Amino acid sequence: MAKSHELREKGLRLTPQRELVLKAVRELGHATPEEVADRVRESYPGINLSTIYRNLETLENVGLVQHTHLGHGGATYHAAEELTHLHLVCGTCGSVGDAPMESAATFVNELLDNYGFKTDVTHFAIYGTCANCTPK
Amino acid sequence: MAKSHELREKGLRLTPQRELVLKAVRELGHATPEEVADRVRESYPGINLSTIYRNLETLENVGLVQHTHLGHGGATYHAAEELTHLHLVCGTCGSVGDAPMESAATFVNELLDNYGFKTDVTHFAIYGTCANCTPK
DNA sequence: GCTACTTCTGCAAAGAGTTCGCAACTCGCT
DNA sequence: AGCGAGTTGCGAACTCTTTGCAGAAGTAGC
Repeated sequence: MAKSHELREKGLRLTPQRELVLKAVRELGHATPEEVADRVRESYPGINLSTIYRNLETLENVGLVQHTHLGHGGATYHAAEELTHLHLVCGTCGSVGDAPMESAATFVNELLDNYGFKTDVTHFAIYGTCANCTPK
Repeated sequence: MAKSHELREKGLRLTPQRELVLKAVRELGHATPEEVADRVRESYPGINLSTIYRNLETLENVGLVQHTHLGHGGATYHAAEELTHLHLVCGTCGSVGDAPMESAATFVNELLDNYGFKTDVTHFAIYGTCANCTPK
């Protein structure tokens, strides 16, 4: 078989729902469960929300996706391979921007040196006001 | 009157519930609505959760408290005057540590220079693993 | 100190988002 | 093809938060 199913390699079954959830997360970059559901429904209308939640959880367990807290209350999911950037959430317009991890390198090192705290900068959003919303 | 009620100065009525909510937030440092409720109930057992929520919202509107997203889903409230530090949330043990804002100064400046993004570091937690949970 | 006005509280119900139990289904091994 | 385990769908349950309303309490004026 040419396709070495990454899902199967993780010990998971290869169901259309599962594949679509993973695909949706990858395509969307970052998305709430609800957004993932909408995307999946485009090609698989009957999918149930519970299935989305369960698959996100499962995929997270095997390390293919990860969740972050971007906004108010809801978790946001990412494909694991995209976790190379920070999330800049604008409190005014709600947009989510990206910045490379290196921006935070010195910050992370400082926290590690001074507090022994190993920061995972990608897990939470950086909150503030984006360029567009900042009055010049 | 010696007591220049800060609440009244903001145009709010001075109710025992309101005062206790504010006091609880100040004493707790950072607390979820539920924790605030528990604290308030120590001296005012009958207080209703809605009242907590409404007061937190009201106090936030007048700038006496502020909320942050520390963990999974729930908002966490702070007294405004305590917003001088970052929150280091440990993903392993769940503890919340503090670090002075200055730690993030260069980071903040970099984001501002490169992306025009004005960071409010206090609003979201910094996620990672604390010294205690890091295997030596 | 009393009255009237307005805000605030308590209660209960409504909502949003997420999780759980269970029966039916289907994926993958043999 | 047949079997067993992992998955899905569905509905109900749950948690957290918000809302409407009536009664209670705080504040200002008299």
